[in-house]
Amino acid sequence: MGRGKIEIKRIENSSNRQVTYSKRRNGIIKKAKEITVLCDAQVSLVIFASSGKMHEYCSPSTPLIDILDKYHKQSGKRLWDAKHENLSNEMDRVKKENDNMQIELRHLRGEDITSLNYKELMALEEALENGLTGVREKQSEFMKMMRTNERMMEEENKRLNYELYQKEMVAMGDSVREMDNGYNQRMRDFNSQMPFAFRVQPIQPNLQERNN
Amino acid sequence: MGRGKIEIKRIENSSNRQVTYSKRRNGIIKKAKEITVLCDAQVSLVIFASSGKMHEYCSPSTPLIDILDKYHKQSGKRLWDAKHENLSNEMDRVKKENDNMQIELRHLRGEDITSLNYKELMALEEALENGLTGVREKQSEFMKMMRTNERMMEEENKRLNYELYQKEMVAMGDSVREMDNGYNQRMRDFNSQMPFAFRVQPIQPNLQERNN
DNA sequence: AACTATTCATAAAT
DNA sequence: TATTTATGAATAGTT
Repeated sequence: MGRGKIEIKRIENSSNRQVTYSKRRNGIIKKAKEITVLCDAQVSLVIFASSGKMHEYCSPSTPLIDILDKYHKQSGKRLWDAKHENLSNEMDRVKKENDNMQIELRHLRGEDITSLNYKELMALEEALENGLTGVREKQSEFMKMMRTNERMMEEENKRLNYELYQKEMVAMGDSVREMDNGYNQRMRDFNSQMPFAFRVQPIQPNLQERNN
Repeated sequence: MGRGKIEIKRIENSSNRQVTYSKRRNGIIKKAKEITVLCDAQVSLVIFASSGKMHEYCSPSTPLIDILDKYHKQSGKRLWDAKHENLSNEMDRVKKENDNMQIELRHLRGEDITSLNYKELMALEEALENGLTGVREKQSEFMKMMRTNERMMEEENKRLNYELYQKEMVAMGDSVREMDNGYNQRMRDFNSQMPFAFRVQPIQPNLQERNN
């Protein structure tokens, strides 16, 4: 196409080369646009002149990055650095792990267990029972600790009251009967501030009934 | 160019579109090669057909990654920085989710519950109990199904045995007493092949003891 | 940059 | 799907 056939080899005349470059570059970009429209294709075209000047075409409503992403996936060639690649792999791994945990959690909540076979159900039951055992052991530890603490506080309280009783005896010379009343009053105030559960013996009825 | 002028708009006929696509794609790639040689240019061309199939051309001895690097520098567009950042954020999010699930799972298994307060322990207990309830419901469904199935098989068996009994009676004219022995022997064989749990009534003792 | 003779690309037919 | 062919498009060389 042109006034004569040309050989496809580097055009040595620099200005001719420059002219041909801009003509052909426009031609290619036009063709790229056309194939995009005619054939529903996605095109990414980047051209650098020998001068270093850049021209690009990218099919509309498809950012270059998306095209390169697809390129990346299909060609298997690593366009971006290893860092990205690692991150991407890690992402896949973590997401998979996530899914598995999600499923496990749902099963432990008794959801989505229709698909499980009997053996799996039994395993699940055992896991739940173990968990429950652990939790209840912890709870009973809690209770023991609290009861111990309560007893200690009670004794400390008695001791303090006694000290106070003695101090008041010495300081004011009041009657023994009146101090005793004061002690009882203080004990009543103290107990009324304790939550019910921490004062009464059978705290977790379930613990006793179910664990035997 | 061709047997007639065409309008530049999507070719609706799918097979025409496919043919045009491959012709024009070859055309563009040829042009790209030519401009590369003639004008000393660097070209990166990636084309995706609507089918998703990819073709590419990249000027020789200049990897796509280099071209994109130059593109990156010249256009100022950060092609994969944003992508990387997104991925990184997503990663953090997913990892956090992962950690939370891991903790929840460990708690449900009765591990690492030392740090929980009493209220959390109670909630955990409830979750485990709910899960257990669900699992046991499912198990009892299983049992019902199996028992039904067993009953059906038993009856079918009886029926088959009876048929056999009758057939043998007619065919051989043997004594009734001998046939009866044969029937009993067959039933014993049948039962001995069934797993214990599927034959005996109180299959899951836990189910009865704990759910009331 | 515009023109134009010529080659090239390709739409339609086979 | 590949080849052929008539025709429009692209462009090399010219102005």
